[in-house]
Amino acid sequence: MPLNAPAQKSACSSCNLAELCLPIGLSAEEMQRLDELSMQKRSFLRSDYLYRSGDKFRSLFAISSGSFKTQILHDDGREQVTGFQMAGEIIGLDAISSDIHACEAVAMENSRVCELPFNKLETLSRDIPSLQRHLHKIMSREIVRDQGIMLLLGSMRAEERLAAFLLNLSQRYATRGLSPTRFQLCMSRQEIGSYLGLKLETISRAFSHFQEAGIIKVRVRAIEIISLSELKAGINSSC
Amino acid sequence: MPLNAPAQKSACSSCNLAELCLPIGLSAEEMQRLDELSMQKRSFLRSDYLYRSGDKFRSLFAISSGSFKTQILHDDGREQVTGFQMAGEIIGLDAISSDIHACEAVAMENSRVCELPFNKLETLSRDIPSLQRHLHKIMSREIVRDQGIMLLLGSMRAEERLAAFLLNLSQRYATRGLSPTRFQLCMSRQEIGSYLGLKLETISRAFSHFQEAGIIKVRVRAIEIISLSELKAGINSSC
DNA sequence: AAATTGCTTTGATGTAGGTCAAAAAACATA
DNA sequence: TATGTTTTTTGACCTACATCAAAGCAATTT
Repeated sequence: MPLNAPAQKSACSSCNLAELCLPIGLSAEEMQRLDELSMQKRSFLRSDYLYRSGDKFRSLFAISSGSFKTQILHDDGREQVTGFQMAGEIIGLDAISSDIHACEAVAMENSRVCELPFNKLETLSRDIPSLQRHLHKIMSREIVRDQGIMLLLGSMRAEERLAAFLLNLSQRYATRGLSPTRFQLCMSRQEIGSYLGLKLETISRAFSHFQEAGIIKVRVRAIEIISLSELKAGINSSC
Repeated sequence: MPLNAPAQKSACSSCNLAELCLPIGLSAEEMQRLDELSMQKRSFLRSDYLYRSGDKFRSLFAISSGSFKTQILHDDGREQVTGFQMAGEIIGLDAISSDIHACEAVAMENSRVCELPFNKLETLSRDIPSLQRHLHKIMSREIVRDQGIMLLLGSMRAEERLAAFLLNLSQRYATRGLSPTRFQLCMSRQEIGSYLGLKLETISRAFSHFQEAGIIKVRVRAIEIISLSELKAGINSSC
């Protein structure tokens, strides 16, 4: 728990992310009851840990602003990024199964999160069917996402993977009202590579190649997608 | 829905898989209420579909006997196996998020499943906290499993992947009271390869190599693990 | 402004696993 | 027992990506 994490009361009912986040589909009255979970908003600086592998599980976390990466640590020191999460997304779902966090979550930039004590969330979702259903959907969506990555890792070549990654980011930025074609990466080549099962040099070369082909413009971490359609085409092309 | 799938009433309370399956941790009385979901047991022949990609989602399925594979179909014809499921395991969780099945489930051998209508399951789990908790754990476990496969696909070499796969099977057979060291594979080299992100020839060579090294005995689909510890060691060895 | 530090890019070379092809088993059907 | 079909094994060769190495940049500190 970083020192610089002042807790403060927060309210879903007045959060501008409510459309994306846990309260989807709740009535005003139900949303107030969600507020009563007495969720706290905490701040994190870049590279602070939200939780570590092995930590006791108590809460899920809704990212309020900023972004996190989750990663698994292998016994032998290898580590692999399992996801990059942004505002409105819920993390910590993997810990429900064993009451212990199986991976760790690290802030990629200065960020804020709402803590959602899981016991209280379960109790409340017994009372509010639409919350129950939504919680199930969130968990199921994570399963679908993970299976998409399995497909990517198991059957796509390097440039297809990077294209899929960029399109996924693009789509998520769009959902948040940001530009789908111009954005700043908050992760290094190394982290992208870890996520995509590739080495950082391969990521760098793929970026350069996309740029030479006129599909994107890259200046280090600043990305501009020039042709979304060519990027999409790149995912299916077997060459 | 195959023609040869006579539906018949089944009861968790008298099922010998209850220890592994959905009813874990329920009292006798609670288990009876689960029986009232009026779940039906259906039979499937090898290569019958339990559900197909795109089907409307209505139910989860508990495998009562036999085994299934789940696979995603890529747009371009590529398909990838996302898992092999055996008795006591629950499938269909990926469909909750969108109410449409995202992948398809195919029987690997003659099998039986209990159908669990999801609406009823949700209703019941609002009444029975331990069922609610267990359902959450099952979903979370699937997330952890998928992330384990991401790690495997993203950072292990061919023989490490196959070793991990065999150990996983071994462990699951053991849980079911079967031999952890002698078993019959119910999937082809091709299917194993698809699951592990490798080609069938690579799987075949890895089997042969393990056999030459005296770690296992293979006769086509009959496997005997001679040294579980060497197999385990193989996962971490970088060579 | 110089120095330190941590990314990123690019090139040269190596290799694990893919691809192609053919033979050998296993299995199924008659 | 013969016969066709599918799966598995094995070999020879190829390629996409990894590895190794060096240089270029950007950000931070002194």
